[in-house]
Amino acid sequence: MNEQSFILWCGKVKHVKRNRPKYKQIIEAAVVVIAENGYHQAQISKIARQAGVADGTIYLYFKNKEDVLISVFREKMGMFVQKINEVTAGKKTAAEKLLVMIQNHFRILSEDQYLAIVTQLELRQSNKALRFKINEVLKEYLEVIDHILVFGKENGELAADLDIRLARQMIFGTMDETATTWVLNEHKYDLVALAPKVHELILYGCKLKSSV
Amino acid sequence: MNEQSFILWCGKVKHVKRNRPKYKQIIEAAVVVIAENGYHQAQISKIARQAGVADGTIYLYFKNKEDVLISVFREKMGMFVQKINEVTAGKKTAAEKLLVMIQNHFRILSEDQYLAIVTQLELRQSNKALRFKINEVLKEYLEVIDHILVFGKENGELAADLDIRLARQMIFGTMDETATTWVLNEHKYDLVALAPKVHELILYGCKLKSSV
Amino acid sequence: MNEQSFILWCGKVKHVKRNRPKYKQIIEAAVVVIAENGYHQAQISKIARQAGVADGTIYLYFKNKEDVLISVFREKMGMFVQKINEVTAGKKTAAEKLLVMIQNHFRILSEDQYLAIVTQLELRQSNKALRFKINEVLKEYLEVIDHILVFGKENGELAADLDIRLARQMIFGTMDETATTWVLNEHKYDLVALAPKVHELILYGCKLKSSV
Amino acid sequence: MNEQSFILWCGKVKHVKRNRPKYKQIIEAAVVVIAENGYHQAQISKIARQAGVADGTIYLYFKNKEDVLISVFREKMGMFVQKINEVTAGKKTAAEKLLVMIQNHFRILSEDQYLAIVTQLELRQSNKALRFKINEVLKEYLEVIDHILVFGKENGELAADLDIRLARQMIFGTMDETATTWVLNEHKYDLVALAPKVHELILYGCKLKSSV
DNA sequence: TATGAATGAGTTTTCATTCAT
DNA sequence: GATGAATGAAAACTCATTCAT
Repeated sequence: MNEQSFILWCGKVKHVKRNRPKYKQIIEAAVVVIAENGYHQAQISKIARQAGVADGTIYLYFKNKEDVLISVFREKMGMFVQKINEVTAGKKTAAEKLLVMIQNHFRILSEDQYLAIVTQLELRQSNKALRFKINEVLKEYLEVIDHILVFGKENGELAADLDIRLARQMIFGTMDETATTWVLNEHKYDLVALAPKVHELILYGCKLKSSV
Repeated sequence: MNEQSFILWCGKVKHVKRNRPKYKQIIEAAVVVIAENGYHQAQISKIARQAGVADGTIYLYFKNKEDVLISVFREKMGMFVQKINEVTAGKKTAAEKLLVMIQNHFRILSEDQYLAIVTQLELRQSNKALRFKINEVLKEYLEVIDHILVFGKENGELAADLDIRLARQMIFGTMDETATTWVLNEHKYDLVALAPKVHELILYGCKLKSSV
Repeated sequence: MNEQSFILWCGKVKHVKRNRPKYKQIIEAAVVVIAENGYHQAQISKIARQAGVADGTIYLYFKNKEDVLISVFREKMGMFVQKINEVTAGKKTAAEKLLVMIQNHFRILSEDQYLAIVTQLELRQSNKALRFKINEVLKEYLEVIDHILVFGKENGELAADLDIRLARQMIFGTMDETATTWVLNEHKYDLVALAPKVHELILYGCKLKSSV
Repeated sequence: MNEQSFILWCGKVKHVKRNRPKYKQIIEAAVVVIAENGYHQAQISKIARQAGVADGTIYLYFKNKEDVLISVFREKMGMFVQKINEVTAGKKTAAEKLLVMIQNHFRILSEDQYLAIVTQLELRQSNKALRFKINEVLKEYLEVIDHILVFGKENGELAADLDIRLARQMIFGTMDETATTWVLNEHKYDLVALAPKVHELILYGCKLKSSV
């Protein structure tokens, strides 16, 4: 087997594995186990039992435990990015795009509270190496925000001197902190209902009156 | 000894350990070890060696390993809160208070890069129990922000309809995300220099032009 | 599967570990290690090495170290009770039953000197919790003695006013003290040969002459 | 200093130490701490605190922890032997001597329930080396029993063919087992009241009727 | 493919003892 | 004599991963 066909073969195998039923079965089991037991109590044996497979079977679909956890994040975050891309594409202004982004970000977490616990609390307990890989996945999301901001600047909607990176950090930081606080408060209030006010804060800040 | 002096005496005993030189020595050693090795590789034996004491000595000053880690956070965050309180007290407007808060938040992290790594990355890998305790310490800081926002609303500087909790989440989320990104970028740029722009973002948001 | 077969199946699962070869292998290794090194020097790693398995394997068969030690006692004492029940059943009088009981008690210890050291000396160094559980196992043995005494009283062989509990304490206390002294004397003499005299002491005491 | 005067000096020091108030203070503290916390939880620091001295002070009076524990046993058992010797000396027959011995053995334990717990349960958890030394102290007591039995044989009161060693094992084993059972039953009944029946069992055994 | 029994490395914490004051 | 702060050795248990079936 030459190098190229090896790569093709790997790619094929990888692709095939991700579409086989047990792959998704294990991913979903991992989300449940992590949400119910916490990151540090999510042993491979528990995930296997939840997925209804043997421990060893997990190693037919994933390289190791870290690979399972990254895959959980990749699959779920992929869904996030896809959804956000979809809903923002349908809007004409940056302001509208940002609003539906915030709304949908909050809605996805509200609708899958296991996912909310896993992304906002549990996966952050992972070690530096894992979190580095998680950050790479996150970049795709951050780029979606960047695109909206550039779009807003280009059409004159947003300030020409807006620092894209800092603005993106404010937007993501605010959404993330808001979501985390909501999870820590055990989902006691309606997260989606906060979207308009968060949107306003992002667009106008704390509205220093003298500046108007 | 009357009752009052007895209580005073007890209070003194309670705090005497925290004032003995080895207490601070161990705290500082823990910061270095965690920053250099990562949270999960910060064994008690490494901290003891770094502090120049025997393993057992740590247990004369701390109940257990978790107590060491919480104390690291409590001591350092206490310093944060004290410093921020000091510098904001000297300012007359909420806008000025927020600016010096952001500047000093960033400055403390810039001046102790070990501390920056520990608070922005490593301590977040702790388990739920430890993070719960860390959150309690964090509350003090969040209250400082709340006080500034209330002050700004009361003197008419900030919008009367400003949602304090959300605004605080935006402010803390933005500073935190900005600091974390800076640490992940290995301190490649000047964090303190970003303070004015972060301040502007917080006060005026992304400055949607149509709103002006 | 109906309810009954489910229960049978569960029962089987429950006991299946005890019947697998490694279970007995570990029990026997524990007896050897405790006898040769003493209770406090019987580390799990030594027992594993003696049994020819990995440390972790012990935890597939036993909940923890205490479980290993209790199981050693349960398995060995079970053998005791079964043997004593067997040999006493074949005898017609209480006197004969007591004699074969004493003989077999001493014989079992004589034939497995590791077991003798473990039961007479080492397991008594265990902590209160473990000794409480050991006592529960011991109760079965004490009940065998009680049955013989009741049998003897009912057929008129033994004094009608005999206090069963005290008599049982005398019998067990005497056998136990005799066996312990023999172990402390490093098995220098023939323990089984003492059985007739112990039997006589139990039946007639020190034979105060004036009482005849 | 020559060898002899060194020995004399040591002897003197030893003697002097045993009579100094802190020596007894530490012994009594050890009994309390062992009874209340159990053998394995009786740390030197707890004994020191109970005795009202510093940890280091214990090492001025005792060689090491084992020495403290042996001394506890020696002092208390010495009291036992002295008392038993006293009360048996006043009796004319072996039967009477045995009765008062049993009565006083049980009485001493009844009157100091801490001591009962320590001698019947806790000190038996000690390791082989310590128990070997405890056995040496015990020998004095066993010799008292032997003397009574020899006395009884010599004056024709007891059977001429009585095996002294076995009889002593029966007597001590019976008393010990009875006392231990009583402690395990949490002193629910009157131990001293059992003395006459224990005495009877020892003298006449289970009274096999056919033998009369 | 799938299984699951077996492996074995790695770390916190306790506490008897010492010794400078 | 008395103190008590400091020492440092020692062991149970977990769980990701493998591999014979």
